[in-house]
Amino acid sequence: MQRTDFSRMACSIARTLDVIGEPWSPLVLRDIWAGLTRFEQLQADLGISRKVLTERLNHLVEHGVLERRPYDRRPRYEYVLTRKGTELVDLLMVMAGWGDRWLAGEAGPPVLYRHHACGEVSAVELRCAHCGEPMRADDVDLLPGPGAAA
Amino acid sequence: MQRTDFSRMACSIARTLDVIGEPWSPLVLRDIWAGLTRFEQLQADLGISRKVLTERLNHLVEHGVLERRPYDRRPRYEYVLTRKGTELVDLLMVMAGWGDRWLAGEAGPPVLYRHHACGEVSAVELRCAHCGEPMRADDVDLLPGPGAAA
DNA sequence: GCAACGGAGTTCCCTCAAGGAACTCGGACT
DNA sequence: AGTCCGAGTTCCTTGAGGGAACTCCGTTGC
Repeated sequence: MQRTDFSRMACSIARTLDVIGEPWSPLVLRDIWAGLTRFEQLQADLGISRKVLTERLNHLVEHGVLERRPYDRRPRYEYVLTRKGTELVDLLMVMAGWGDRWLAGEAGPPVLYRHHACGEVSAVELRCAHCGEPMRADDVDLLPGPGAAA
Repeated sequence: MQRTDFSRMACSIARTLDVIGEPWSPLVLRDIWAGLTRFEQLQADLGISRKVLTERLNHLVEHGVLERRPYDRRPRYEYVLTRKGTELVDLLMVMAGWGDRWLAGEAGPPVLYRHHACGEVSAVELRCAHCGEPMRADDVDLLPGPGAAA
């Protein structure tokens, strides 16, 4: 059965989780995106263990998602998003969108997103890169791709 | 692993992680989406510990992402995506898209997505729900929303 | 009627990672 | 020459994940 084949294959979801699937990693990226780029800022804002924060930052730098960059002649560093990392933040926006729709409750969303192009507070929507129509989970069929494992 | 409780943070990303942030959860959803809906199927495909699989399935059912439904007169159950769960799979498609772009390497993507509307193999793209233009991480400003903590 | 079967968990033990507090290091400022 | 501050590192405790064995319960075969 094809279905079984698909699911056994090497999987881009699993690979992505290898990069940001560990606890805290997405929140670290969120904070860096929001402008908290230094070790002490991240530790204070997240309340994460310093040990784990060190591990996460190293992991993200190793995977090319963050860049560690000195900002002083003293040994002081800040972490900035690479192109690869910025595209991961797209994923965070989709995550935030789902949380806003399903988990925000009475109070409403904690953060709003204003789109530069139109100046409006808005949300992301998933569309097909080919035809531009909405493209959601039930709008697609899965097919084995070239990188499918045997 | 996830020892710190993310659910009370005033952040839709953290709250979403509280639902699917634990290890394995996204892969469980992926498999169920792909049609592996039963305990034994999931366990065999993922190689996950039965104990952890039980925990994850219960957690996802509690959060309304999955529904546990009998499919036999014997005590046999399958897990199906709710509306809430299907919208989470949108997130998985974005995750897969990032993995395809940045991690697939020479071999190319392991899975392709054919869009029902146009019939083409394609990928998701993030657009503004308001103006329809692309909406990526660097195309937005963050503003405090009504649900922001004091 | 009784035994074997198979799916769906449950129990138990072991290991390893997260939490947390204290400690280190090194350049700069006074 | 002493202190400060950012950026980690070390060490101990605790609890979550891995894995194998065990249980439960309707059904089917004899």
